[in-house]
Amino acid sequence: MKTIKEIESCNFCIYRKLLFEPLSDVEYLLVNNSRKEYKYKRGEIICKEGDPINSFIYLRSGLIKLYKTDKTGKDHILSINKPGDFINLLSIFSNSIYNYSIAALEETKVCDVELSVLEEVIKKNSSFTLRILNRISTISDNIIDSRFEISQKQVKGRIAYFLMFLSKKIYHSHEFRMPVTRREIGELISMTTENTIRTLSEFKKDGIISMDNKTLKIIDYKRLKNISDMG
Amino acid sequence: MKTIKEIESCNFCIYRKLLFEPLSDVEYLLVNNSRKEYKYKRGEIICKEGDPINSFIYLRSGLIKLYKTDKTGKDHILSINKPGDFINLLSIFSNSIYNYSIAALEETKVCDVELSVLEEVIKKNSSFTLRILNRISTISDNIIDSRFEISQKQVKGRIAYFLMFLSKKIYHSHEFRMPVTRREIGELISMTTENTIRTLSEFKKDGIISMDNKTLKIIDYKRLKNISDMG
DNA sequence: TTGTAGATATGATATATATCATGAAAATGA
DNA sequence: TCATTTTCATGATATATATCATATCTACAA
Repeated sequence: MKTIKEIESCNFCIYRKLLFEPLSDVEYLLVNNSRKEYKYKRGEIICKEGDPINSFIYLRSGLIKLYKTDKTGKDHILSINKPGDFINLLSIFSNSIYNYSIAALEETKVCDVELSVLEEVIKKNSSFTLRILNRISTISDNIIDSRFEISQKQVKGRIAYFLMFLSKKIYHSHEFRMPVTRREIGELISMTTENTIRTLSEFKKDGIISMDNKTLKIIDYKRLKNISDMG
Repeated sequence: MKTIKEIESCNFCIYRKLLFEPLSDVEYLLVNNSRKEYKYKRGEIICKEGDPINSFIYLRSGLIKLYKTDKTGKDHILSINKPGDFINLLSIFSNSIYNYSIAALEETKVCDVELSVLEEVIKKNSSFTLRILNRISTISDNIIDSRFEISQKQVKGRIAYFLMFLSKKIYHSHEFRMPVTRREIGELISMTTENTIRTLSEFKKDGIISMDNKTLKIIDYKRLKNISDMG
């Protein structure tokens, strides 16, 4: 993790509009003065299950995974999030410690605002609070929904669902660089690494996708969607 | 569903302390004037996936299940909740419609406060709002946590986990009347009805539990806990 | 450059769980 | 009350997925 010295202007940041729009100039200055920026490389842990929650953090750029580690040491990924998703809002008001970990999947920039400052603003500005309420609900809704979807499908359906997720929600393209390992895919869709690899190979053999090193291309989108929908 | 005419006094209600304590007399009156009470019998649906969310509802007494129905018509239970859990806070701020259903598992009384009134109070009273934030986070944290736990165990561990949940979180006793059918247990722990029945029979045969009609008694608590922990 | 750890790959086998079938018991409703 | 539906129960079989084993490929550090 690296602290970024020259803090970028907020005026160009999507969060300015997405979340902080209802703030008055004074309130905004308050947030901005407490604000720190950090940069993480792929694999670096942004926060760890059990750590105290001292600040409200949000992604400026990059990609992260939200995961929990079980007693055998195996990781289970709850969700993959992009800028625009508020990664630690989830436990921020129910717990004083994280009950999941967050790690960077690629070079990721993060903004950090002290929790006390956030609470101060919440107390003052109710329309900001309503936005926070909305964001919290949305994150958890999304996690619950996607776990629900995944739990009903079997391997092929799960892999297809995940590829569709990357294509539609993250990269907005049929071709992208796979941001996670096969093992991580398995940790997300609750399958073993071997089965994940096997299924991807099968999709390739069947001409549904092509894989060249880390680059994945969806060739037969319709068929992939069908596999995802049918389970 | 039955509308209750003589509305019970709030002074004896646990919610008065749990959630509404920070309200001023005026604010409290506002909530209370909008408040309606409903009574549901076992099996009755309190709200249905897709219904518009018009009010904030909370359990006064009884037990409910929160569930989603998949495209094949099969239900999947997300959680079982008791008074003190806020059942529809989850989507209240992220969606205008429910994305899950709620049904009564036993005779259940519910209070209903118009959403517009809730928002009005949120705008006025920030310490009330912080409570709401806390409750929302807690519900979703609990759902995510329990799904996480269940997904790692296999049948026996899941059943044991569920029995421990009923014993510890709902009835605070080693003996209770089973509030759900075997089928519903299966819908909650993501198992078939047959396997659920089989496993419960096995627990009985092994002297871990006893079952007499609907009454379930945990005989060997230590062993049950061990099965739940070991998965 | 070479060595090593991790990622990808694929086959054989084991196993947990689903599915199908059938019947008894209990609950529900007319 | 009886009839019908639902729940509970248990066995046999099928199947999806995990596990184990082994090999190649890739990335990265010494």
